[in-house]
Amino acid sequence: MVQFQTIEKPVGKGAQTRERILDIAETNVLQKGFAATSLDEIIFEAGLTKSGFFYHFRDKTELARALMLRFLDRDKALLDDIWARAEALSEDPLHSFLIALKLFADAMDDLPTIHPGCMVASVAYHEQQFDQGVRQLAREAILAWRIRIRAHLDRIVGHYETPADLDLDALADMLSAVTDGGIVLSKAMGQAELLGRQIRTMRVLVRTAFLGR
Amino acid sequence: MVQFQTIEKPVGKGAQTRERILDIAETNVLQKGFAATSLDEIIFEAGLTKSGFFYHFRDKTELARALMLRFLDRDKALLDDIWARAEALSEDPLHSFLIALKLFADAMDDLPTIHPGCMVASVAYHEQQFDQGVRQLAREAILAWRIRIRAHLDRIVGHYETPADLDLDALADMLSAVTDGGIVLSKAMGQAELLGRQIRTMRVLVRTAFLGR
DNA sequence: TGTACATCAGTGAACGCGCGTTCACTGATGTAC
DNA sequence: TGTACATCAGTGAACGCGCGTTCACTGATGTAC
Repeated sequence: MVQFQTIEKPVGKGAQTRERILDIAETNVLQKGFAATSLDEIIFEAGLTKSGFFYHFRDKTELARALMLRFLDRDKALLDDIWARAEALSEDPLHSFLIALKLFADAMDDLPTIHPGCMVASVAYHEQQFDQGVRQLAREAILAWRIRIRAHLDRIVGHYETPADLDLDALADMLSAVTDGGIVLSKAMGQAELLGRQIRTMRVLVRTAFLGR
Repeated sequence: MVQFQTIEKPVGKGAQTRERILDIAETNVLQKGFAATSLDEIIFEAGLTKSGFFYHFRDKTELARALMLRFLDRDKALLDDIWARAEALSEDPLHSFLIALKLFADAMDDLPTIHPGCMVASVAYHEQQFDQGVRQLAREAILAWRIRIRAHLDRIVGHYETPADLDLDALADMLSAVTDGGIVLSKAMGQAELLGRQIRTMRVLVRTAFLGR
């Protein structure tokens, strides 16, 4: 549910402008929602004219779709990166999972400002402003996390004693939930560190669930 | 972070209309955000004219303030109710806490539809659309939960062995985070039960943190 | 190498619609004497 | 009990501004022959 990673920068003048528009739009949408973000602001910040914007995007809806697609790419890249590093650091499934949670928490801390927010949460809170396709993309982002983490949890359960009433799919979803909720917490309180602390606390709870105190 | 409880209905024609406006506005704001909710829609649904609305609220900002104030009242009433019932059912601080989490999860399940969302999360995602006062109210809602739950956790820590690296303030905040995140999950996936499952999963994790498997 | 044409990446002006807000007015109910 | 006035809970019409969108046009770069 996070999107701050920089994938390779596009080349070509048009592609660069398009990316600049998306950067500005993302910041604004995460801060104030899609409806409250006017094209005028985006255009002004991008140093364009209105019709320059419409050269790159046929209408505001296409901007939303592009925003969500880009988010999904970055989200997946972050997930891949953290999980690869975690698996490299330990062969034990529980320990590599705990390492992944730590890496993820650290990544959240390293952001210079308060985490700008999550596109999925933003879409969830503005459902009917987006078309069917964008909402479907948000669902895919959540499912991608669930599937990957659930697979990891299954390996842990094979090696460690597990509380009988632990709902593994819900636990897999919990990283999304704690992240989105932690972002809300950080934004509302104006304290950037709250997000990382939420993820670390979840890590402690997961550890004790499988290892005991 | 929840606001579905019905406090006593106000009497008097004006107060009733005002409350009807707030009900409609709340539904709309939680569904699509404050900026995307037009006064025209609210007015139409309420069966009023535009100037009828402005008789009750000087401007749109005052509507936001009133929405948030009402939310805080209901939120506090729910918290009071659940905690009172939980404390009545067990004298042990850990068990009454686990009961409170269960009651809370059940309350979320009992909602006829997907939980409409949380005013605090909505404000967090639309910061600069609200004035200083409304953002302060959102902060107070989070603090109220933190303080109450933290006090309860302190009593548990006095009676039970506790993981040394458990961050108690973060754990207290976690109920807010998991609730807000669970709402996002439920809304995005279109599955009402995900919210309750998140809270129940948190309950299992808290139990194992203090009791072991 | 020069010319013709196509595509790229925009500009500038105009559009109509919906939004939040204002203002003068009104009919029903409540209160004082 | 009747009258005068005040307050409550609105109505109806008009306002100006900003928004997303369209359209005809343009100068720079790329490509074919």
